[in-house]
Amino acid sequence: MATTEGTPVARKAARPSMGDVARHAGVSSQTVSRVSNGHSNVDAATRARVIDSMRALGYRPNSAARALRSGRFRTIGVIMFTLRTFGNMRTLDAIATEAAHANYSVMLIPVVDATLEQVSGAFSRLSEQGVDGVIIVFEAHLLDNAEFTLPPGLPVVVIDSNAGDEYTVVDTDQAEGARQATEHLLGLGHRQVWHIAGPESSFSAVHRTESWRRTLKDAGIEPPPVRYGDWSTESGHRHGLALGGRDDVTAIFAANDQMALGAMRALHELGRDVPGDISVVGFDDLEEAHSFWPPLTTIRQDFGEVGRQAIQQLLRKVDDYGFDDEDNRRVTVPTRLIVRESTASPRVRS
Amino acid sequence: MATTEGTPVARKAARPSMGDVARHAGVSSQTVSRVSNGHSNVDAATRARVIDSMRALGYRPNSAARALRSGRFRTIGVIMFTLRTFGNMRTLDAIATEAAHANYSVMLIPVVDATLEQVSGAFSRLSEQGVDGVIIVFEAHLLDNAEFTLPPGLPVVVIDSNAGDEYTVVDTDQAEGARQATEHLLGLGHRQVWHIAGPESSFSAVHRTESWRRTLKDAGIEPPPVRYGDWSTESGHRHGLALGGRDDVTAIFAANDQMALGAMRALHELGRDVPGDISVVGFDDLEEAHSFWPPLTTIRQDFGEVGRQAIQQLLRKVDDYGFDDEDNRRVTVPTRLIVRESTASPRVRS
DNA sequence: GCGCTAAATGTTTACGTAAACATCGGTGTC
DNA sequence: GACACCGATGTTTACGTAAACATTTAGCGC
Repeated sequence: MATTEGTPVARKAARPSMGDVARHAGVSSQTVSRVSNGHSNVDAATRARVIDSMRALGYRPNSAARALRSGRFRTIGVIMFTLRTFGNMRTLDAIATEAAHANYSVMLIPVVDATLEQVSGAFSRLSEQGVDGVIIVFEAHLLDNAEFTLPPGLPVVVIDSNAGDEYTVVDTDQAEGARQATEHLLGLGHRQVWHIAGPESSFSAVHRTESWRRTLKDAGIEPPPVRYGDWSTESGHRHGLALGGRDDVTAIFAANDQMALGAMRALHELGRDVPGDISVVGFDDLEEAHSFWPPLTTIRQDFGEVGRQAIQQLLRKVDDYGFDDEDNRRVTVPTRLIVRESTASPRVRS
Repeated sequence: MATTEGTPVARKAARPSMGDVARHAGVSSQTVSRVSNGHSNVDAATRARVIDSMRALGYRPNSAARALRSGRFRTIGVIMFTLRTFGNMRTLDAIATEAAHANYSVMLIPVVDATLEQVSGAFSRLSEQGVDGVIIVFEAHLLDNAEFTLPPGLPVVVIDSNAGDEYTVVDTDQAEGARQATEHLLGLGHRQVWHIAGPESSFSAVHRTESWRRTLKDAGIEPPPVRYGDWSTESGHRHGLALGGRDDVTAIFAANDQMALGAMRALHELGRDVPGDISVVGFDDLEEAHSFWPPLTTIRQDFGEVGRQAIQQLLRKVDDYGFDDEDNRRVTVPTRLIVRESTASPRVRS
């Protein structure tokens, strides 16, 4: 039968290579390479001819061959613990956008849970896939664990952690944000500020808590016990119920907007007025925060700037490769207090 | 000076190649390749020796060389219009996780805005970086535009659109969700359901709107004019103010949770009780929706399942490559009504 | 023990690119 | 006018892997 011999059914036409373009344009493949990489030492007429041939043949450089030859992938890896937080999503967005500007692609490596195998798996997958550098977005005390190591010589930037001098770190100025929140409440006349903290395993949470404590102490106030949540609205709700039941509580600083939201729901349920009875400040400035009821006073993080800085720092390292490798910096991105309607001066006690 | 000659400062040790491992283990590099790829025809003792050598030398396969040789990258590209929506983030999370299970990496290509150049840029970046297939998460009417084309022969799965038979499409069952929302409100005794729709440029929005309209008609009710929003809380707020000012409005179905949130804020501002005066239903089931005030009745989308299905469909195509290429399916993921406290039977008119 | 088969392993080659080196005119210098 | 130089282009080679083919060895039937 005719069908059993000859070409397999509709095999895809082989992608044209440099050689094909070179033949079509009547030049050597090296000249095509030079045009492809934008080298200057090609005659204008030749360049035009080569470009025409590329168009005609639909030539696309083969990234694998290019990477094999040049050792550069034009790709950066991003390791994230979760894509489920607003902050990470925004950061990723900024990273991807900024990387695209620099003509880099982003390879996303999720870490489903924070077990060692998972993290190690992410690293090995990373080092097998080709990347020129890595941005790690997670709590970096895991990095201190000696059980796994990053591929040596791979530039790394860490976001959102307190990793030491071994890495370049980019982070929101957690301390400044917590201070702004606390001072805002004190400035309104509150005598005490309660704090719903993030989990102790989170460095950003710890930084916020420490800064809240310090701000109170600097104002001559003895900080009340910290109430630890887990970032969820549910934990905010739980602490909101507890705090709302006491009439010595007039101001709450929650370490993120979700917990602030949960706390406000609890206060509503208890019939307490926000901000009449109790003021609430969040942290993050979620998209929705201005539509919470009441609209939430909060600390805005500039996630976009964090992502941009991370890429810039990383590409600096990638370009300096093998040289200057020890120049690790700490980049801090400022926060901003956004005053809405969940905060007010405390009602004068009758 | 001594430093001007000799080796450059601390040049990174070259990564070991198969040849190095082969020499170390006393076998040929081809045997190393066989071990590396898990082929069966290697003696157990030899395999063990090779694996030891790999460990000893810290061998990692070079993905560029592997891709060059085999034509497979073990990478899939994801093109997204925005990472700023809850749904896309969740979908991306699921895609990345599922891909990792199948030992694929995910290359993220953001499209900053929906201009043709942007989209074309994303495609060309994609075809230059090596990917075995693509998942496109955006409104696919752009795909109908002839100005750009996907690299021919590249398997594609489209999420969240009504692309035609040329692509495999995975999507939430928008129609079912809108019907569930509308029927829930009718079932509570409301005589009319108003709709705050998503933008007309969004297919999922259009599907929800159409299904809402059909459900009302099927119940013998003439649908009121559609109020178009843009997914933002702000637009929900605007329509909420308008609808809340009329006393013939008792039930609102918003096409996403953000708009529902905005609408509820408007109703609060107008002094209308939710759900006493007006019931509100959203769509998506945001993480925070159960902590809105009141907790929001909404339609839960299973973004995780959408992502999983997309990967499965795509990998099926990748594996079938060049064969069976025309087998495009439409996979629909069911929704679920989550009843909370923003809906109730209408108050009996006095 | 001969020839056969199959399993284990080795050898050769090509994938597409870009660096390194080679060549070839033309130009300016003395 | 001989020579050095430079810019444009061509030629050769190596990157690390895996497919295709070649070789060796052991086991087995008769």
